Amino acid sequence: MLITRDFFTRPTLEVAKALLGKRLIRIEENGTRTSGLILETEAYVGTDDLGCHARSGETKRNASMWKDAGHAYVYFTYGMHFLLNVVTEAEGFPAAVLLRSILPTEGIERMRERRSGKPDKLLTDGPAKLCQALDLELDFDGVDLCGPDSALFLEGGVEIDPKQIVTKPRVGLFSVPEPWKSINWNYQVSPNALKI
DNA sequence: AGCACGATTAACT
DNA sequence: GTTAATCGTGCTC
Repeated sequence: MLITRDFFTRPTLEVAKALLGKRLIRIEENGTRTSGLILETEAYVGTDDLGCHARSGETKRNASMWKDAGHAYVYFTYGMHFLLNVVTEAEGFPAAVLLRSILPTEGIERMRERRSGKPDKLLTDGPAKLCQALDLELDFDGVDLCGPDSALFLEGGVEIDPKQIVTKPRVGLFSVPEPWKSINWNYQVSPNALKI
């Protein structure tokens, strides 16, 4: 089932938690599918959040954060990496959920190719790694993830017991002032939850 | 115009 | 554990 816009038009922390276990799907022009279950997310909320790119106002780079919920915000960082976010909340309010890790479920061969033969465990266990595995670059910035023909979208995946969700401070915010640096807006599926 | 640094990763000691 | 890679952005001069 395609996840529709109303799912994303909610408080960002709620969406960040609800995205755990959902399926992220990428369909290439030749029809090849690659997908995975979301294991880790992070919330970035508004201009007051000093860890959020929206803190300095709207620019060409971060403009997608102001879009209506359910669009992608993809940006380039560290001179070499792309990171994928899902825009949340009302249009005009800049907020998004960063997808930090997925569990590959489809197209693993294709991911291995794009990740230059890295061990399976390392294919999509980081925000820039999953973008590389799914071939997501700047051309996906601003695309609607809720459209019927989108090359990138989300579906219902597996149910995650709220007890299996671990919260931590967001990663990589070294020079961000408190409380934003330490606030627990990183959400992860406990490693135990998906072991069969 | 110059500079410090980033929502990271991979390679190396 | 440490560090190079690599460049756009935002802040200071």
